[in-house]
Amino acid sequence: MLNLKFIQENPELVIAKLKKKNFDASAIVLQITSLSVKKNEIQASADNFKAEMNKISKEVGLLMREGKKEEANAAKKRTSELKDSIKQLDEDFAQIDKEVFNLQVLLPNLPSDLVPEGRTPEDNMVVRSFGEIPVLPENSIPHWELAKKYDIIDFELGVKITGAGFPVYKGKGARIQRALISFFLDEARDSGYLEIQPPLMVNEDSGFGTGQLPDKEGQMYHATEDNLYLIPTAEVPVTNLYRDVIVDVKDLPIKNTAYSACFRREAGSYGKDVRGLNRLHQFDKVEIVQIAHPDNSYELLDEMVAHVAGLVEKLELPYRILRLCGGDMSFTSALTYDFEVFSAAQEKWLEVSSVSNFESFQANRLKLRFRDEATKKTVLAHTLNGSALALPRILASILENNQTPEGIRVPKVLVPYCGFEMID
RNA sequence: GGAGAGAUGGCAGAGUGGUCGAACGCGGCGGUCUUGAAAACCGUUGACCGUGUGAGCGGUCCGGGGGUUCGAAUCCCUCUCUCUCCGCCA
Repeated sequence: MLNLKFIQENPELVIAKLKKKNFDASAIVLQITSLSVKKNEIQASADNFKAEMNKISKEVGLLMREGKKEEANAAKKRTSELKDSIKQLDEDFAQIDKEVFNLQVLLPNLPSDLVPEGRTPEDNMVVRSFGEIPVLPENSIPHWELAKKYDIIDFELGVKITGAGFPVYKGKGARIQRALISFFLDEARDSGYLEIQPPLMVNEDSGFGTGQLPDKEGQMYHATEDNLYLIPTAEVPVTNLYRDVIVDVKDLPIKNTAYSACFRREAGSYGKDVRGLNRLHQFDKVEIVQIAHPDNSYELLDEMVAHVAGLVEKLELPYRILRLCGGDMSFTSALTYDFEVFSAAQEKWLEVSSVSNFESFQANRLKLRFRDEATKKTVLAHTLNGSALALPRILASILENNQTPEGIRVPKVLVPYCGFEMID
């Protein structure tokens, strides 16, 4: 959520910047600024009436104590009129305040100046490519067939007990999942992240805090009986740890990591994109989250990108890093780098990580602040997060890229975690 | 699931209709003392909105919402949440 004062003071800038996200904000911004003027006028007169009311109440109290009942009753007479005015003004204020808020949440985050122009994924900017695209042996097959061949992932069994998009991992399939999780968490810890094990369900306030609610309500599984949501990513609980908190500036940056299962309804997805491990309703992911000082949040974003790059390189997977264009960015992000690994048998790039700086967009919803040492005022912190990493597509490309006639070779770095070198 | 208790500032915890935004304590910050630190002592210490160049001024907030009253942390209604005991149970 953009800061209201900022919108009021920089309406043209907001409109201009959101153009890059292909979002025409002019009507909303205009409404917000004109409603805000009205809102302030209402508050000014309501505050005046309230001040008068408070004064009278105090006087009545004093007169009563002195036993001057007549005078007290005379003073009371003025109040009923004031009360009505106050009530009316408070109602008007609440109404207009809500209108402003409802408009405010419609505005996406402003893209950073680094964000390239563009509308579609084709317009994303490749900022780095790494590794050779492997040449696969004859008769190589996509990961869903490999999974069946070596009996490590059973998609049909998942359909039976739950539904499509809920695979069952078996034997070495289950073990390599566990290995990847441990590997990612250890790497994060080595980079200074504190490991968190968060709840997998969150309440409405948390959903709002990180921006899933109200707009993306349909993408989360909702346990209506208790009004809780299954998390789509550990970003939600881990970032919400700091909701309504004024953190100590000395503690910044705060670096947390968490493994969690992630649940996504993926309403609207279809076709070859959902084949095998490409898109699931439940998957595993290790997330990294930072709470940062605005002065260095972009340096920290680069640091996070470097961390993720290190992971993919250690797994010996060819990858590229994209800087997302305005049209392909999420609602809440100011700058996003996507990581894609090459899936050799499918012959396509698969997104395995998304690393973003949200600047103060989430923090404004979360009321996550720190106190500026010079001015002594509270300032919104910056929040950042990234997948480090999401498992399914990583596993898909490991399976496909490392297939040999003898079986699937496990990346060296994972062998100590797995306890085996080949899936065969 | 049954019964009861409770929700107050960063924490702990008073306050049951009128100078209460809220005592005391802890913590934090500043100072005295000290070579330095600790201890001790003194002082200070909530958030948000509006307004003003600023000092300031005004307003709101004692879990959420509503009500009674000239006046509510305090009384009434309602919702939510937490804790304790019993039952069930990984």
